[in-house]
Amino acid sequence: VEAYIGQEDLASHARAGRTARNAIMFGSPGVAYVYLVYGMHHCLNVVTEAAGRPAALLIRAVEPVSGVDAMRAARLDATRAEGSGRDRIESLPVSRLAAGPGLVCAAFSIDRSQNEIDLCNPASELRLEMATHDEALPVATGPRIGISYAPEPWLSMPWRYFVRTSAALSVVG
DNA sequence: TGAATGATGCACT
DNA sequence: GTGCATCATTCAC
Repeated sequence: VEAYIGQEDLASHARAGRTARNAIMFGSPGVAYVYLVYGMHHCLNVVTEAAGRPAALLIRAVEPVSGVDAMRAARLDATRAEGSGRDRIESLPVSRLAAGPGLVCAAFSIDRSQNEIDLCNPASELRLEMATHDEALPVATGPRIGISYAPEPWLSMPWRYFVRTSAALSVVG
């Protein structure tokens, strides 16, 4: 995940103030902020701060632990590739099924129709749930990915959090 | 109304 | 490591 915090964070969509696209970031926490990036990939964020302070957590990658077949089917459904492109997805290792922010949305069939959804409502089609079990994971931090347009200190802020040992990382930490 | 630009992913070298 | 697909959003006319 990557954290984007406040209008002062010059890597954040909220850097230029409130707009039609990022208005969700200024709203209530626990809500999904889904946007289209590079004209073709969707990215899922969770709004994290109290209303009025724009902040969100970008879900950059997911390590599948169940629902693998459904995720692979969703990846196939999302791609416009044909032939060998589809074969490649068919043979993709489980750890790579959602190893990128755009791939997370493809694997979970998330698009802007899930924007603004309440992730804390158990009745929501897309929601956050408590883990059934917990385990200690080696979490490391580093600079955020794909924000070369941002000036220092934002470019180097260690606001990317990742499980060091995971094979599902979008970019090797 | 138009031009620039991405919180990417994939093929190819 | 380089190049490209592809378009919503933003801001400048």
